[in-house]
Amino acid sequence: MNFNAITISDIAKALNLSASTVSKALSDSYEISAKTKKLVVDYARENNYRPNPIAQSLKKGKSKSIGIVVPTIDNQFFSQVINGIESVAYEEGYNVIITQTHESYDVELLNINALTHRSIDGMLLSLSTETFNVDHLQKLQNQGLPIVFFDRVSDTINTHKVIADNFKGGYEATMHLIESGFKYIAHITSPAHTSITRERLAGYKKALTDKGFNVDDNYIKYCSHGGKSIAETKEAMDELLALPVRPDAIFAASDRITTTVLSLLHKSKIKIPAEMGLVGFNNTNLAELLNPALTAVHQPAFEIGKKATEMLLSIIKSRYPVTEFETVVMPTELFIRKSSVRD
Amino acid sequence: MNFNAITISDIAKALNLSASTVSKALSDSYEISAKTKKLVVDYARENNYRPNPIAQSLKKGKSKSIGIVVPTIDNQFFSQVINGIESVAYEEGYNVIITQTHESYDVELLNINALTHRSIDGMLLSLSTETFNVDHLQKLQNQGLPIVFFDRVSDTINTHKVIADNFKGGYEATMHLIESGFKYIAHITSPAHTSITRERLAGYKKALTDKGFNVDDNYIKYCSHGGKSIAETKEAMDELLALPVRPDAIFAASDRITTTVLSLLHKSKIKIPAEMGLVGFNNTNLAELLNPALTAVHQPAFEIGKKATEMLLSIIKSRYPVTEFETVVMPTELFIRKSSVRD
DNA sequence: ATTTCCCGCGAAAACGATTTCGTAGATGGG
DNA sequence: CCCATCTACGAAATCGTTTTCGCGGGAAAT
Repeated sequence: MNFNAITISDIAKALNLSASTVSKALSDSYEISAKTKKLVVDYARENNYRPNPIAQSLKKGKSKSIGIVVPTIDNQFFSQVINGIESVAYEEGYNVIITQTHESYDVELLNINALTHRSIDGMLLSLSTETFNVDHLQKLQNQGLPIVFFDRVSDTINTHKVIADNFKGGYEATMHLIESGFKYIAHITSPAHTSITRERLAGYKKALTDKGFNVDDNYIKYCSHGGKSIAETKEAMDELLALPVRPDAIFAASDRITTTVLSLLHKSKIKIPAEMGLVGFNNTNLAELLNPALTAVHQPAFEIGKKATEMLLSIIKSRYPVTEFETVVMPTELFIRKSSVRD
Repeated sequence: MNFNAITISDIAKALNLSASTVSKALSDSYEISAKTKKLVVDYARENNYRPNPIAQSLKKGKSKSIGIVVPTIDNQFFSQVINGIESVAYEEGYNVIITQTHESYDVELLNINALTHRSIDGMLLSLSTETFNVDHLQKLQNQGLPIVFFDRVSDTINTHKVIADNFKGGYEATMHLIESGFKYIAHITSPAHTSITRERLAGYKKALTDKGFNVDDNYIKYCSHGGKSIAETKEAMDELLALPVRPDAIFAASDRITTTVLSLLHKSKIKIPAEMGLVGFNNTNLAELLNPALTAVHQPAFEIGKKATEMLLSIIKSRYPVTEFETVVMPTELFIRKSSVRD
């Protein structure tokens, strides 16, 4: 608990004042004389007084903590997002409670439930791939819990959202593959219902049609858990490789899918980019060092976390109910490296 | 704050009981009759009652949260450790507050201070590379704050500690390089005063002497911030490459140093392992996919986090002061890949 | 029939801070 | 000189829970 524990009433006793006077003096109330204020403030400083945050929370009905719900933190994208979240939250005196869904709807429910019962002032979340239904979140929002989505957002809930420019990312990645001379470009992605999938897929399709290519659904594969298991990615790959006309490039739509695809290609001894071009949505800082160096759409993960937190705090601190919401789209950046460029 | 807010006195009013009776009924006190208990418990369940954790904290003097201090979370080793910490903490109803020092002693002080004032029940930490003095931590421990160290531990503070078998890791890594035919094996590591550096260095030296090699201090380079900046690693590399007899292999002592070294070797067009063998302490799951595949000493990061948390909770939950402390050493594993094996 | 005992429950204090309201004493105006 | 008005502070309630203590009433003991 609070070590260095000196309380308001300790100060009151020491100075022969009442607790209320001390409290008011510390909050610079107009009711207290300058002399008394100085007395109290000086004593408090000398004795390293810090208000007990738990007592304050109880009284004020604010916990000064925000809940985070992400699929997993052991992933460069999300750990960078969390880094951004923390940078803002800590600065503002909030602490964060991080929970992981591991892409499970049930776990997501449990976590959200646990968070609300742990007295949070607001929630930041990125939906799990299994989540279709967001009624529970809608209910929480209706009850007044500030919520901000990032990355995998909900369409139906009206609140602030922060996402990368997934459409543009998908478009540029695909366009780049086409311009590098690849003809049969496959796409491996997360479940069709998630926001990031739809947007990246739309970018992929637009690039193809813009260049006069057909969109062939056989070249689009979905991993129902966003590549959480290697098996689902392997199945997608196997199907692609068994196609009558084998793809000569793959656009992988997420961190984990990308690295798993790379790994599977290694295992199959398929040469990259000679036999198969590869572009991924990926935030690893090791992209340059991979074999081959990986062409990747990079998301401004830190900034996404930062922005989402700023928006959440703005709702939390707002005196009147917030009804005007905004969706911030942050630019992605395509880093072109060897995996997509034939010599 | 707590949404679904129904309180004990709401229940009391609804059932025509007193708050104390309800509280006791819910905690299954012997003072309450079975009939009343059932009445209360049923009503509570039906109305989805959850005790307000903040009120409980205030009353019980326990916050049910633990503080974490790590250099950074944007690092596979630490994010895996945190994953392990969370897996235990969440299970036991604790939430964790994560802070990052970014290898700065001053920030570490600030974070520790903030954490103690935020009412934590215990602290898990891995020291920053800048930290020589741990008086502040000793003071906190003396005041009764349970502390458990992991990874970078303090020698002077007597408490539970969880570390990887750094000596063995260093020994095996070096031994492997020797047995692969490398003759001039350099070591790039963190500052000499940190526990991990000393232990890994000792393993390195022991392997050399066991095989009849001389230990040459010119081949040992320290990065004063553990490789946080590329510059310090580059400086170490440059010095090594300028040596009269250039090393033909490098044993890098940490996650970040390892990947930076790999990157620098790429930039210098030095062939691995032909011109330079490389082994790192590294927890990335991409090791296999790097160019070349990276030989690495892998630490059981998740288990380290798990074990450290279990130990911390055992102190927190102990009724009497704990005076017998233990240092748990977890096995490392050497994964041999291309970067250290000449064809 | 009286005393003793225990069961089952309620009243109240406590955790530490905030906030509303009341009031003693100083000040000012008429 | 008296009443109104401030000024500066204290008492007490409050947030939601836990815990100590006390007590009414019924059962058992004498």
